[in-house]
Amino acid sequence: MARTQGSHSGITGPRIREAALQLFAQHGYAAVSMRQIAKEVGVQAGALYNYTPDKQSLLFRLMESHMRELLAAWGDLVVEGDAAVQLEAFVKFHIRFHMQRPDEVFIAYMELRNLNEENFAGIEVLRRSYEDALEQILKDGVASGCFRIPDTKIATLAVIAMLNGVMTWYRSGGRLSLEEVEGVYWEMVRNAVGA
Amino acid sequence: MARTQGSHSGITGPRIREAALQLFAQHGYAAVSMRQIAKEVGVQAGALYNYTPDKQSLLFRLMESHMRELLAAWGDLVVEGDAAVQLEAFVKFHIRFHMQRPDEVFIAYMELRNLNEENFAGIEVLRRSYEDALEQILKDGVASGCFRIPDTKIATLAVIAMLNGVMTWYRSGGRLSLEEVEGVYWEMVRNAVGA
DNA sequence: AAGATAACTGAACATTTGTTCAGAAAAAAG
DNA sequence: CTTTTTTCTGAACAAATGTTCAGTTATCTT
Repeated sequence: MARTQGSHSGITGPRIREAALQLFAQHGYAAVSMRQIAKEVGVQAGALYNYTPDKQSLLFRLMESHMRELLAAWGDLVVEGDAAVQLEAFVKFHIRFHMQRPDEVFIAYMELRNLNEENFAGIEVLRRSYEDALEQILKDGVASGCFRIPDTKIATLAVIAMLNGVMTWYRSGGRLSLEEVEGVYWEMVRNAVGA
Repeated sequence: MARTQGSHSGITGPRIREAALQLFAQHGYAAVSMRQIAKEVGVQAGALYNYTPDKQSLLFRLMESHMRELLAAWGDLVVEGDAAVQLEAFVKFHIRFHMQRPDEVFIAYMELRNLNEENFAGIEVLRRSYEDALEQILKDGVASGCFRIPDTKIATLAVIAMLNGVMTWYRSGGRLSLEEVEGVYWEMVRNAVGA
């Protein structure tokens, strides 16, 4: 037999990405085979190559689209107010956005070393762009006397690292609601930047 | 030919661990083959099995000894003073210790999912133990009115996540010295806990 | 209904994987 | 020097890897 009933490109493509996303996040890119992905989709391994030129591209596209969505979502969120208000918005946006996409986040931060040189450079540009958005807020806050920060570059990375920490332990349905988590982290960040 | 000149158990064992450490950190456990490790040591793949029962144990032992050294080093550091003094000591100890072992740290936080169930549980116990040490300081600080923290459990994880962030960007010989980095992070942590 | 196209199978490919083991050679012991 | 022990080689194993492709079938077009 060959083509199965109900097979369709418009549905198989997304399902492949979903399966790859989940499996990469759970076991790691290198530990997941194309056959495992295919099995999850309910298809033979060869069929995957109608949707991706190779395994590497599968990973890269997942990471790239995630980073682009992140930047686009933050870009859409126009915030009026001083640096403190903007920082609060950033903190809560970051936590909320990332908690809605645990698998994508995990991959974006763990599988960088499995990208080839060219793809790695592409993702780094996007990531840098996101970090710059936060650093600009911190710089504005320092300039306006709103924040007291010894080093905005370090503070940028420290804040993002701290916020990303939430992904390692938060399970929705846990002790705290998303709003409470946002609040707790915002308070810690606010203190950390001296606002 | 078989046994080569100058071959010795006392020297090959550590070299295998060093090679595995460096390669696992650079490319990831799943992406590194036993033959690559052997090549780095200058030996055939079969020889590795005189020193480890299998690849999994190689990873586990690296992680386990790192966690035990971490706990032992913190245990040896007796700190006299209130919660703020102890927290400062912890922050600076954590940064210094981890910066001296970038590869071990990377593996300990990235390769957990490549441990089998039993080994994973073993490492988790050790990690929890380290987190508890920090949380105890935070609890003491809250009890004595030294810190203002909404949730010591979250704060513990947030502080560790923030400190671990330094490993992702710091290169020795960079813009800041180790002492300066310690100082910057300590100030941010001090603010974050309201001290 | 007939033909064209798109989607998938199933087998095959060359490599690479972790691991085992008989045998060889160096080192240590006598 | 001779024997024993330790340490390693080199080949082999079955299984798994990413990828290709000729052929088969469902779906779409006319």
